[in-house]
Amino acid sequence: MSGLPIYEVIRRDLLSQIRDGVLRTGDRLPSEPELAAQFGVSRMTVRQAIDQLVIDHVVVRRRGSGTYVTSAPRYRRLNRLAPFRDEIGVGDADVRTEIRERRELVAPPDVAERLLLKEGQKVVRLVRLRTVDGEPAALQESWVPYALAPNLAREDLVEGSLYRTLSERWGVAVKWAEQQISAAAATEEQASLLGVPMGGPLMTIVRLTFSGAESPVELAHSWTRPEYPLLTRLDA
Amino acid sequence: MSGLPIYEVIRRDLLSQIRDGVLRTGDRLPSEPELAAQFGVSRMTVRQAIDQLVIDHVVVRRRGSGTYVTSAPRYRRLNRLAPFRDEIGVGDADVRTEIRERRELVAPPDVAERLLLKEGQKVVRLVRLRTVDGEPAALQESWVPYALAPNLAREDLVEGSLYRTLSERWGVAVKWAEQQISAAAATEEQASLLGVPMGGPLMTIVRLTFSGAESPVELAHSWTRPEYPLLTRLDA
DNA sequence: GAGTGGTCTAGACCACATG
DNA sequence: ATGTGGTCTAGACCACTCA
Repeated sequence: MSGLPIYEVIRRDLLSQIRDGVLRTGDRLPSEPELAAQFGVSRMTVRQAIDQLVIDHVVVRRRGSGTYVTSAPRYRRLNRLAPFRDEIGVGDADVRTEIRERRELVAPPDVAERLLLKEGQKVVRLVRLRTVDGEPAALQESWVPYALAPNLAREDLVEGSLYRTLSERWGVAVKWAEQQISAAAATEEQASLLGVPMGGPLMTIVRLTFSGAESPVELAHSWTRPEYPLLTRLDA
Repeated sequence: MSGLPIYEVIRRDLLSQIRDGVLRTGDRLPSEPELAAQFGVSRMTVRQAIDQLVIDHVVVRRRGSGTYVTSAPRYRRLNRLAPFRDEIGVGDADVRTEIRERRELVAPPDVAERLLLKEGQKVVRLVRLRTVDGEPAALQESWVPYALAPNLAREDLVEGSLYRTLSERWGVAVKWAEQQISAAAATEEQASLLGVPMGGPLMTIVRLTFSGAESPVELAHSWTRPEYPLLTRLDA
């Protein structure tokens, strides 16, 4: 059963009403006092639920008017860690993962440093090629501390997802990440794997993922074809 | 004076204490009841102030322990609209703006569409080259509806900043933006302006900036040298 | 066990948008 | 004029951390 705070229950209820089409784009939510009455809670608790939806841009508040369901679902899942399928924004296309390499090795110095490992400690290196409808879309190289997921190099991934695997097999939940986004020219190997001309432009991301406040879980480099831009939303 | 809500005053006070080094990285803030007493407000109001600092990753809360100043100032200003200097993350380097073009014209169809303009309506096109310590770093092409800022093509920008100019001259405050980030090969013109090889990789951003909920203020394309990566932070 | 943040209540007054 | 969200109060109990 629950254990969930009430505002979280309310948040999920509202979210599922939106996802299920009970509340549609542009619709006004019931007013805060109204929701408070419906759920039998105080208005501050309702506000707490709505606060979360506002942070995720699912709804917007308009003072004096009401709270409305946001128009653009494509901007909802951004600035958040998300499964590759959502990140690349291809909707219901056929997304597959092809593992090109998976092995244990002693961490190279630069990798060890960013993962806060000591010299000589091992890591698992994982290289995945992601395809969309059969066409290569992105290449991902991940480094995970061996101590965190000892059998990672010998086990299959849960649905191609490293984060799901870490969570379900080793109870390591990813909490946040920092990213550096840039561009680079495709190397010969990248070009052939991704089906782009050698020297052609690729989006690059270097990501360091954390579980707790200070413990890195994964260092990842990725190269993505430029026709899959990253969508972001910025607030003032 | 003010008109500012109390929690905003408290937020700014705490922020300036952190910026000024009164509260340093890793320090614990006074407890919420303590702050409430200091500022003579209720605890919920203090929490509202701290909520904002948490969203911006300036502090973290630890249940049962306290609220602490975050370690990494470099991840604070992200996922937010920020001046070019902050966005490119060069600290106190010498950032300059060179205007390469500034003129009024009838909006091209694709620009008109994204700015929600009718056929035949005018826009101001602004092309800026940004340099860091004298070296070219980024090229920015902006399209602004003529009706929004009639004299933009004939007036100087406030410190090279389009957003500051729009705000100070025409009272148009930028509220949020959506971005598409990708990569592209430098054209011959871009290559010569940015000092990179023709065909070399550049980070590209297409940004649509809004003032109110539905009114676009600017469509911008930018090309940035890859040695200035974009920093982002993602939450789970 | 004392202190912290997490949650929640049942009110209140205000500024603002809309009919 | 009415209803909306924005702000704020003065409490309360809880789960958790840490000495």
